[in-house]
Amino acid sequence: MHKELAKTYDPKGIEDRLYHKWLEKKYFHAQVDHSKKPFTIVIPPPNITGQLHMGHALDETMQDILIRFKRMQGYNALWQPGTDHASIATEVKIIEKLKEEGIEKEDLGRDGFLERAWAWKREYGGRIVNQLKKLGSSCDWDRERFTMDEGCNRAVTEVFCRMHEKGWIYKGSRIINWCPVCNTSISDAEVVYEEQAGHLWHIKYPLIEEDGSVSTTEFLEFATTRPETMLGDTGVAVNPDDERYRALIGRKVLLPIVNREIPVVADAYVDMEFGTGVVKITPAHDPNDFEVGRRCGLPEINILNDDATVNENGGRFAGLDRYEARKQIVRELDEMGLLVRIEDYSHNVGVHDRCRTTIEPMIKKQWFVKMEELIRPAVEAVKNGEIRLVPERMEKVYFNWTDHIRDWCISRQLWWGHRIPAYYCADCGEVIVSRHPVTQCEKCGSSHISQDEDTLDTWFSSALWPFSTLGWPDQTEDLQYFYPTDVLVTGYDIIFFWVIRMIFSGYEQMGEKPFHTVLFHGLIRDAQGRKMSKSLGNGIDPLEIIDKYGADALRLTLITGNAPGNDMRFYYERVEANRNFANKVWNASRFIMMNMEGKTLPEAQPQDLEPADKWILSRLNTLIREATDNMERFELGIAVQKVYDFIWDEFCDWYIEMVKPRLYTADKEYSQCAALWTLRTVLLQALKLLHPYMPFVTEEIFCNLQEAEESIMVSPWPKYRAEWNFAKEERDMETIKDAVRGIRNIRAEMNVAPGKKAAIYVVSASEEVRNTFTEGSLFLASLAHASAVHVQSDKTGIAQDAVSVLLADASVYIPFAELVDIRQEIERLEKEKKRLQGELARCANMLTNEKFISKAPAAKIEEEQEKQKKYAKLMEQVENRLQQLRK
RNA sequence: GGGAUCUUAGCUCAGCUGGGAGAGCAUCUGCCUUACAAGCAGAGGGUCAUAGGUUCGAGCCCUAUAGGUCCCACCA
Repeated sequence: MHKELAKTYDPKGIEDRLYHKWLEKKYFHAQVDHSKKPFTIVIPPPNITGQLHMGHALDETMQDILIRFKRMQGYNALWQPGTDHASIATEVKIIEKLKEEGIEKEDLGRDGFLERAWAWKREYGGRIVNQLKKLGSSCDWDRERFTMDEGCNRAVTEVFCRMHEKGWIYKGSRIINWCPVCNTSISDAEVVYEEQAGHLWHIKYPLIEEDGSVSTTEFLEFATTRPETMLGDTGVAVNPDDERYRALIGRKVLLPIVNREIPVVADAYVDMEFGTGVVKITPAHDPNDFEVGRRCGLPEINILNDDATVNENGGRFAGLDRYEARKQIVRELDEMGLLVRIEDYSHNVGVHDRCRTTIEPMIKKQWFVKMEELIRPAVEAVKNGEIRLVPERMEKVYFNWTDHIRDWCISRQLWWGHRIPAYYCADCGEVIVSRHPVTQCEKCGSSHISQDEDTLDTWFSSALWPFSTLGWPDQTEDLQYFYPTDVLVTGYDIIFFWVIRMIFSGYEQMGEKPFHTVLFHGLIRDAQGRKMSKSLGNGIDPLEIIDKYGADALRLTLITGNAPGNDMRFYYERVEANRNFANKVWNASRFIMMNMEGKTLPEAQPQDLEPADKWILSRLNTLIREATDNMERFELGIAVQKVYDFIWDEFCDWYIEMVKPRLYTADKEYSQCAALWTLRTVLLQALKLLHPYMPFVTEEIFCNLQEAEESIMVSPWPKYRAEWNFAKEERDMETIKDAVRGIRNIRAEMNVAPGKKAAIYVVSASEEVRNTFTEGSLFLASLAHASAVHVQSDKTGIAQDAVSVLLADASVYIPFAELVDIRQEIERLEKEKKRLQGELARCANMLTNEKFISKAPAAKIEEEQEKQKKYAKLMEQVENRLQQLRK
């Protein structure tokens, strides 16, 4: 009945076919079912502008692993998918596209622009979703959401209004970060700092004498990195404790060029140690100066237009770009003799994380979220363990942010996004925040009402994602059943943007945490350790990798060889190695299927199982327990590494090789049947353990291997079984493996051709050991290239010059026809003796140490004693053998 | 300036609560053995950054130092 399987596993075609099957069968779909426990993950919604990159691939893979694992464990597993409107990123992209057509955003007007934006979303918004599918992501696509769909819009409006009613959202004039290219304010979290080589311009302003004349001898000198901001200077500050300037406080200086008299003020912000201890104050264009200005009552003069050109307050510099104005101002100051010197200076400049434009601090009226109280439950939750961050060290990053939190600027001067639900009355100035469109002023009755032009920060809507996607603000059944969700998987880079904001939003709106665990992963870097970026052109396209090696190989590569939260480098060699593993699994399965061909396979009787069968079952049992434990603890890489090692080393390289002779000889049908049953059983269980990591190849094999169940992804997760625990067989098999390894080792060392076989003699005084070897003699012969295996209690009939493999409880002799160089043999044994002496010394060292005996745990002492016994036995063997050979 | 993290085999990295150093790749040797050459068998290769300390015992815990990476703050 089994299909003819290809010799190498080719994921092409198979992956798409299986994914369609899963979709058709609705395996990904979850709905409320009170007989099952829910397990929920909400996807970090990728931007609709996005193309799948390695970061997504890692993120999605981890989530898919957890979801598939929990689904198999019997949970009602929901992976809630969706996409983010990504206000700035999308708007920028659309503007670019319009530019190609020669259209400016303003030409279209707000409505026209939004029409284009939606069209764009319809065209490209699904691209990333389709790419996620290529990875095998088992999202419930029936529930796909968008941060600007109707439900999310309602949630956003509701939250805005609620928080406004509470007084936690307010509009105020503050200094904000302005991006002159994107033409919008941005939050502090969106500003990144870049070290830039710049200059420090040392400038002096002349003091105004008591009589009102300008001093030609007295100046206040200071330095600035942005000379053009002098146009907006409204003061000069010194430290109140600074003896040098104390007398000048309250006096005035003349602001050159502008010819404005500005006061010398005192503020503790000024560092006496730095420079001259004098700072020019530009309240409208520097956050610190803003604070000083407010404290000292200085006027705020905005000198810049939104595009960072100088405005009318800059007098004759009006219209110039900020950098051009800088040049001219410096030149003029120099000509006036007020430029003291120019110093090279490297400093950090704030740039917009999206477009890398140097941000300009400006005073603007913006909407803010008051953070002080909002953040409290979010801090508490992580402190008391209600929300766990994995790895734990991320807590420090988290608290570092919450401890220094500032109010969140949420308004953006963009069109693509959630428009702020605030309305202004043109007649009486009333501000109305409302859940519904307002057309008439509730105070004066005027109908001259206009809505706030601004939209909200993208993260405002994504902060609500864990509950807005489940139906909130309605109290839906889904919401009650699936909320709080379980695990959030994301990169540590958006902990501030998103994770914290979801947590406080969850507590504030739902009165409950959004998830109990946050699982962080690192960044994927290129082979040189550099960040993958467009500008470097070093990005590796996951889709290309999938195309070439298969999604399974990619998934395994992203998950292994990396500690939680650490960055990882991406190597093609590793993908290749994992592709090879998929092929290995494929071929092991092919082998088993070929051997089952045409056989009906009854459940094996326990008495028919041979030691090798019991050994592999027992090992599988341990694997099931350990891998499951690791996965419960989110140690995904460790878990799959164990499965990998089990399948490749223990199952393929040992067990399959051990049973081959049984499969090829038909004389003992019950034994063959037991072997086949064990092969199939172990493979099926191992495939299940592997399935969350490599969903495609495991499903393909599973379906070929048996017909009872239609999919591995909805089959039950393996359970530890007491009846599969065979401690004795595990020990025995290790002994035989040691013997085989020893024999192979010697043969390799002696350059014995594999085809050249020799009888081997196993000698042991212990009947139990002899039985073990007798039972295993069939495979022992094939694994050790033996023509025959003789098991006996003494050395009768064994040639004196046979090569020996000495074990603790047995010795194996291989008499080769040719004369073996006895001198060489003695040398080998001497080496072994030396090693054993070392081991014995180490044991003795510990065991004769009174402090060790009195302080070490009993189990450890016993372990060492066991080792000592074993080594002593081996030593005895080696010495006896040496004695014989020397005769 | 504050903090995190790393330094383990030639390369890239694992190493869970302290109890005899591991993997993949690379290298070398031998094998097309009827599942797999994307494979099998074997081998070589590490004073676990340095210096102290705690401990019966340290790659793991503590302190300091050096170097790398990153985050936060952003003093003009």
